[in-house]
Amino acid sequence: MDKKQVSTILEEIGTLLELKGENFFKSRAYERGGRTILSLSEDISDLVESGEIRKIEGIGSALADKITELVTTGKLEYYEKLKASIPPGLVEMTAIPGFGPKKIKKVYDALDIKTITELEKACKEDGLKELEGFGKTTQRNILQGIEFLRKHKERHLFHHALMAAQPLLEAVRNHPKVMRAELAGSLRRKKETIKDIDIVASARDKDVEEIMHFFSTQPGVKKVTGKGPTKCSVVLEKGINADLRILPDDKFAFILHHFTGSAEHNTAMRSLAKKMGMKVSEYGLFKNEDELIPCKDERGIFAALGLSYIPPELREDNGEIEAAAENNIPAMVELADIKGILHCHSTWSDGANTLEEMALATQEMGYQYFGICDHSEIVVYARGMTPEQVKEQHAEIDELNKKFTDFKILKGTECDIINDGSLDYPDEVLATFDFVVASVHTNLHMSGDDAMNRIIKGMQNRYVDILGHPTGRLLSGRDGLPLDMYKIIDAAAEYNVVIELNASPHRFDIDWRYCKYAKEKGVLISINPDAHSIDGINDMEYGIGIAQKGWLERKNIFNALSLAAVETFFKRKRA
DNA sequence: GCCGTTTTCGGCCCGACTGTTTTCAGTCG
Repeated sequence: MDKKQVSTILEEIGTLLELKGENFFKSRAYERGGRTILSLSEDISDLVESGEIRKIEGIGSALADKITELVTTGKLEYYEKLKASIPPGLVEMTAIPGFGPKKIKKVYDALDIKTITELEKACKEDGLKELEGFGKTTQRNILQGIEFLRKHKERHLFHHALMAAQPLLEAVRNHPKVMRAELAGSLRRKKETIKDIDIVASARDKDVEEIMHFFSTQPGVKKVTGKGPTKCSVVLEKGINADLRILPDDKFAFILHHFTGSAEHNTAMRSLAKKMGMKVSEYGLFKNEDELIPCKDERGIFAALGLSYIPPELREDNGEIEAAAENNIPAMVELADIKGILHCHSTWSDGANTLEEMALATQEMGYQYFGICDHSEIVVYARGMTPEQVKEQHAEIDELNKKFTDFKILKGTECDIINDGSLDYPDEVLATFDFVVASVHTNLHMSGDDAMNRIIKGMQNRYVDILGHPTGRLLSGRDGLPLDMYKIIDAAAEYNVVIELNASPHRFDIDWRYCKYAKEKGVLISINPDAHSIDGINDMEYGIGIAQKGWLERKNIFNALSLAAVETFFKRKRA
């Protein structure tokens, strides 16, 4: 059992305990433990075996025993019993906004309501009114919450949210009475999916109302859902909620930090402040109860707490506070570090632009090389290429390359790893390419073991240079293969395979949560746009954001290497 | 359940909002 699974179970135990009405701090200890496990860089089995697991902050003897049982046996009796004692519908109810564990427990205990459907029926029949603390409004809110949940269960893709947010931010920023304005929330942290848009701004008190009105009448605003002295909430036509918060400029750093989050990062920051005899909130950093420590920007807040600056991408309570305390925040990779573009498609398979158009566009953007990777034969729906077509394409590439100086098209393929782990082209065809990206597009509902064997066998082929979008997931609604990514990374290290970070906002695969581990194992990550058109090459920027979230530096990125260096890698790999 | 240069017991992050109440519990970010 890997870190991710252990972590998920611990967090679920936390939720279940809350629903049981257990001590809040006990349930929080499990939730915290789950997050801690996920953020560890060491191998979980090693930690269990050596007993080091007990020395980790937040893991005491009870959690250590349970983690040990999970890792060594793959099961946990305590969890199984706990889960069996609580109807699964109650866990689902925790997603209803405004309806938390205490209320869920009350409704379950008093009325034996076990599912969202039963809850909905009871509210419609005014059946909760005799319970203490439940009135007409609460019932109406629950019904609205259920409706909201059904409509909005999907989060928004990063690029969709960003495109909706940018004009709003620009408008607010350009308002003459706005002093400073920034994006906050998960968008600023560059998370792969976004729940709502947060914008924070500063202005004089007397101008706030005017700015709020300006914000709520922007094009694209469909409905105003809330307006208070510091906050205005709207729903955009695309169905995304957007909040604007405004405070005086001396509070700007504090609201920006607070509303950037994450919630977990903020909790850890407040905990640290408290240990140092201070207090931090969206209204300021205070010592001696209520003495404000002025901070003109976020850097000042971190500095006052003895921390170096933590970029928003890292604020996930994933070790960033400890690193900042030791002045160890890495210099993350930037778009300017990238030397070449690998894994793109052309009209030879399912791309929209010709090979020449794609290559010229890449050259114009200032890159040294362009690796074309059209689909292999089995992906029929994407017009996968026959070996005969591959030969023709290679002839075209040879002709085009004669025209370039200081730029080269590399002959690549996105070759499918089929069900049994073999590749879609035989070795003698693979040998004709400069490099091979191997990935999965079919049969993504395999069991864990079969999926693992498929990918690892694929990586063992000496012609495979890069494992493309490892799980095959789509963020808008397909889970992809259930892989133990830690083991995949171990295998990549063993077989000297680069792992792709697919920069398409529909994929972002490998997930950023595993990048730190890859970094430690010395596995290089290639940030690839998987572009199906010239415009798709710009997805690189999104991929860079995800790489930053994964703590990756230039030296961890394969395509930050020069043309000569990547060609040497490819040649040595197959020799 | 975790943890300890105030503590091995008694704390554990902060503030706003809401709905239900006459002072507060529950929820959220």
